[in-house]
Amino acid sequence: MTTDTFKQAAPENQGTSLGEFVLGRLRDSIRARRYQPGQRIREAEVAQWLGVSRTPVREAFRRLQADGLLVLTPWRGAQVAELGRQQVVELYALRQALEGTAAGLAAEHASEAEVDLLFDHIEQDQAAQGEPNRLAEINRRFHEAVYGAAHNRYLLEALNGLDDSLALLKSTTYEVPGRAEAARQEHIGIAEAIRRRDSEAAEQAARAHISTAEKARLKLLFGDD
Amino acid sequence: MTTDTFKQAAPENQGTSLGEFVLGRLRDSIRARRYQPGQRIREAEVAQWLGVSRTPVREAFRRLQADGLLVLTPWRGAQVAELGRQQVVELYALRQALEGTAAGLAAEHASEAEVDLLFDHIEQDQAAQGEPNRLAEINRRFHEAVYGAAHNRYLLEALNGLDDSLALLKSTTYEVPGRAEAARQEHIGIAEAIRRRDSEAAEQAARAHISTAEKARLKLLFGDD
DNA sequence: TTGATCTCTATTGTATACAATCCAGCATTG
DNA sequence: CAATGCTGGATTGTATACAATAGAGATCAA
Repeated sequence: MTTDTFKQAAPENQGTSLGEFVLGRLRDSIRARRYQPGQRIREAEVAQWLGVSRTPVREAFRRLQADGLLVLTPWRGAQVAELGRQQVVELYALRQALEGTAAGLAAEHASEAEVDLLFDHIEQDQAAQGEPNRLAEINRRFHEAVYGAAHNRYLLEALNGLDDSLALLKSTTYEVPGRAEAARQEHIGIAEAIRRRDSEAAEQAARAHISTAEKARLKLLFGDD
Repeated sequence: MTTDTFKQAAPENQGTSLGEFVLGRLRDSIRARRYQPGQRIREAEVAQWLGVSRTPVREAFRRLQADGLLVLTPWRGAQVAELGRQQVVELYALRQALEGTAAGLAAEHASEAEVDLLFDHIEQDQAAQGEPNRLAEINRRFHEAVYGAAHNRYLLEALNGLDDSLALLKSTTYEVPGRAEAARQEHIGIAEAIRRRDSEAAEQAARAHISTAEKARLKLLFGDD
């Protein structure tokens, strides 16, 4: 069985290589917190788990390192990145700028369909009250819809990377009482500004949204007041 | 000669692996336009050039792909990324936002020494009038000094990645007559706003600076008016 | 001549063997 | 007993063999 694993192990081998496959599985696992921050990940262990050799695993490791999800120290291997308080603050500072920019650009460039999509997500959101994990997922979709509506591939990539990094943090801010409803209102504000094609207002609304999310997050993680 | 290349081929093997070494050399080569956009790069060719096996070369390729400098198509290998007009526009849009943010944060967080450094670079700039390539290099240093003064590692990383991507474009905007002097004035405006700790002004000055740079670039590349 | 198909070579994707390094645990010594 | 140096096993870094694929050129029929 030299290379039949090539085809067997990756059920959805849709046009991509094994390296891509491993990358996806690892990214998902980190997002789902199956691998926790700080935890060491051994190449051989992943290789055995996914039924491939170490080579594609190493490829995936390098790309996850580039995304900041893994910390690779020479001869010591990989561990899932850990975020300290300062890093969380810096991450949110950047995210505030990028989300603001995305919302502003979305107000300028979004198609009708893309605007409608935003409001669709807000409705789905209302239907999921009381389920933090589901809310977090829908929230992510809403934000991704904004990113897409901005029509800037580099901005999109940067924001997706940032979201991945934030997934390293334990739990979601939707566990804070009242945060879900507040977030919903803020989303509405952003979406309406985009529909009005009011770029300035959209940017400000998005920045404010991230700012309050940051406060909730810091309180949750470090007990800030 | 199984693995003695490990030590021979990489003269400055300072604590890093061969993969890192190859990554650096390739990045430099792309920046220096030794490899031109669109050009195909073969693994074996690089491996032979640097006296290593294909394995570390592949590692470097993956990371350059993550940075957007290389485009890897399965079974077809790597080519240096090419930027079309739309991509240049999107790149500058993001850069405007990030540079603005960096300048604003620098106004808040820069130390005295970091502010002095900015003005040092401006002086060096004056001494290099008439040498486009040298001016471009000093310009890069000035901007990196701003990035550093912002004290946000994610922002720093994002901006450095963006600069790498812009290095894919042929020639520098300093070849446009009068651009050098204009850029110098704009740099002074940014630096002074930072020294005054005027975050808002610094952000606006930086955004304006990138905006005029973009115009010069588009004119140079596509003959825009 | 032209068009399609086929083969064959060049190149990438993957697996694996081996070298280099780190680290935990133990022995040794003061 | 504490500190230090050594040793073996575990793990990563690198090289290389082999499989899979794409693309260019040749072959052949119309």
